[in-house]
Amino acid sequence: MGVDTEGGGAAHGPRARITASGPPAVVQVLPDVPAVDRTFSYTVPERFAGGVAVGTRVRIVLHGRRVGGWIVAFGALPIAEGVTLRPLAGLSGWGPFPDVIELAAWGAWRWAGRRATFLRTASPRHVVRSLPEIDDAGWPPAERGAAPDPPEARGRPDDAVVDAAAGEHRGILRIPPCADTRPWVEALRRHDIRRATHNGQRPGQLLVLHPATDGAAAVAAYFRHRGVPVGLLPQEWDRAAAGVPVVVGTRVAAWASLPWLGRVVVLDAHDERHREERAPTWDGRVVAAERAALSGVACTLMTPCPTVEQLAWGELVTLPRPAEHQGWPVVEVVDRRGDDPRLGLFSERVVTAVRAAVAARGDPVVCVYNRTGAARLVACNGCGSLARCEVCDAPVATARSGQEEAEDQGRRAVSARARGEGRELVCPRCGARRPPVCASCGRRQIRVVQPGVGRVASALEALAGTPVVEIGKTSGPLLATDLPAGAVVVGTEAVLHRVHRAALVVFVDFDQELVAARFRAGEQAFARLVLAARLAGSRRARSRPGARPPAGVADGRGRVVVQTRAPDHPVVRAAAAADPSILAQEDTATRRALALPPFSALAELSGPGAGELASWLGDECSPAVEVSGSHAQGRWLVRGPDHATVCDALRAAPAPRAHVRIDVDPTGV
DNA sequence: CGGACAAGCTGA
DNA sequence: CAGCTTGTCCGG
Repeated sequence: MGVDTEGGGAAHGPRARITASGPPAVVQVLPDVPAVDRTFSYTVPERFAGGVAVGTRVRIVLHGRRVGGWIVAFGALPIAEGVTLRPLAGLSGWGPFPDVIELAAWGAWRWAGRRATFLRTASPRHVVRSLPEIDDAGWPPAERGAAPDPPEARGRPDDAVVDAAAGEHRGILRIPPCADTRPWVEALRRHDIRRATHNGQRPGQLLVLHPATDGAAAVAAYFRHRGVPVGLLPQEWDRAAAGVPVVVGTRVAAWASLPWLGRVVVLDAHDERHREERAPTWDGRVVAAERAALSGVACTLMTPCPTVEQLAWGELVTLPRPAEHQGWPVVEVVDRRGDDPRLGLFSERVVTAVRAAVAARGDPVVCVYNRTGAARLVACNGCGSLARCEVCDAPVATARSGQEEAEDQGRRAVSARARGEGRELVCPRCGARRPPVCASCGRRQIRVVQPGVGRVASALEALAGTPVVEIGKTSGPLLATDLPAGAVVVGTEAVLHRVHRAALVVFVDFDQELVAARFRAGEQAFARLVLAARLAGSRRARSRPGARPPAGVADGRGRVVVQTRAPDHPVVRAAAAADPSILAQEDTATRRALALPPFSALAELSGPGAGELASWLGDECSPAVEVSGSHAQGRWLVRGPDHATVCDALRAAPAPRAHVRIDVDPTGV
């Protein structure tokens, strides 16, 4: 076929183009209609001959209507008799490069979705008729020689650690929460440039993913200030496609079209915002790793707290222990097992700390309180320990019948029930049941601990002697600078995303974070501690009075206080010791024992057609996959030994009559 | 997805 | 049996 690559090297050309042997007479087009997940042949009119390539966005007439589409291949496929090919109706502009088209097909398999959904994400937001000019060094001529005036680098990366991380094909660089990651990304880029120059090659493009839009913009700004041409996705799709040396964006950037990819770096790789919530529930981290592997380049994850799945995927590179420890604030654990629950929400230690911080009239005090009202923690009346599951160590709840639920709805709960006496304990995670006996001291007096809802703000106001600002997900954007000195702020974990620095972060009831039945609850709780750590700043910054932290990094005068009845929980121990391995080891063991990811692969089915699909999988794919129907009403969980098995089974299944939502790698299980 | 066409329901 | 709704099929 008359296809060749133009520019670039043999392996990475800007895209397939047509050679002298002529344009294709027929092309395969995938319509931009997700429901129609198949290609159709179209002839190429003479006037379009120069503009067709694999990936080009086109207009076609399909079934009597004009729709968009992508050229996904050249040449004709056998077609049914009597069908005459229609010509392409129009050429719209540049679309995803051929390797991204293949990646979209892989994604459709991996997340049981449709190719068109991924190709939409991979396509430019607006029509791109031509790409900007870029010279051999990756510079748009207009920006060539733009005076780089890089701000002073802070927290200079450790060369040995950079080299170790850069050398891993699948690397996980564990970097403490208060470190500015951007100099580390730059150090990796410099490493790659040195190596390419040494080998007489052109350095590849660096693709950087950040979980949040503002974070991605900050990374782009960092490189721009250093005079490095950047493409910020999705707006600067064309610059990325033209070959600028650094391409930055949120998870959608994982689908960027890049002529010469050199390395992928995923920042805050633990952050669940890398995952798309709507089905198909694709994950930028997984796409990044896959395309790096396909291109034969390295993928580096950077995070303070690698997930169990990530640790199973790649090689962990850590800072020397003292350096990592220095990158955390002081995390103080307040053991509330000995406190009478009637004492209130705040321990004496927290009261003292809040009053001191307010009196200092500096950065705000942030109190995190999760109003997960449905959660019912159970603690021992004797020793105060939180009751945990003997099998999987999750905090357990008291068993309750449907009738009791109904009674509670009618507000006729009896005091004996509130005390939880004599009731069996049931694990919300693995379903194990046991009698209500304290595992620590053997006493039979078990009590339900459920702190007052909505009391936090007023209680806090009373003890701090100052007005308290309540922050929810709905109230407008808030910066630390908008708050008066010595302000006190209370809210759910959303508050951690909204305030940027704090003198003190208090987790009023950290057990609310730990109790969740989801198997990722520990990692999620730890991620919240990481956010809190960033507001407080590192202890290193604290130890150097007068030293200014880099922009966006708190000055390290803060501390994090965690109130808990489970001070021995691995999440709490890991944070207090600034050592994420403590949690990772425990979580890995639990996941292995329960055959949870990464020791299996899961998919959750819901929606009207879910039952039909679930029963087909149960009938036809057992025992390769196991389908549990009673997961919850209208929800089925599919489990297999690995993704290949689960995804193959989902692909083989006939499309159910009614709609099904397929949530591969569900987070709510 | 959404147009085409077939099969089913209603009312005079 | 026209006129309309509902369901199933299929696209080059």
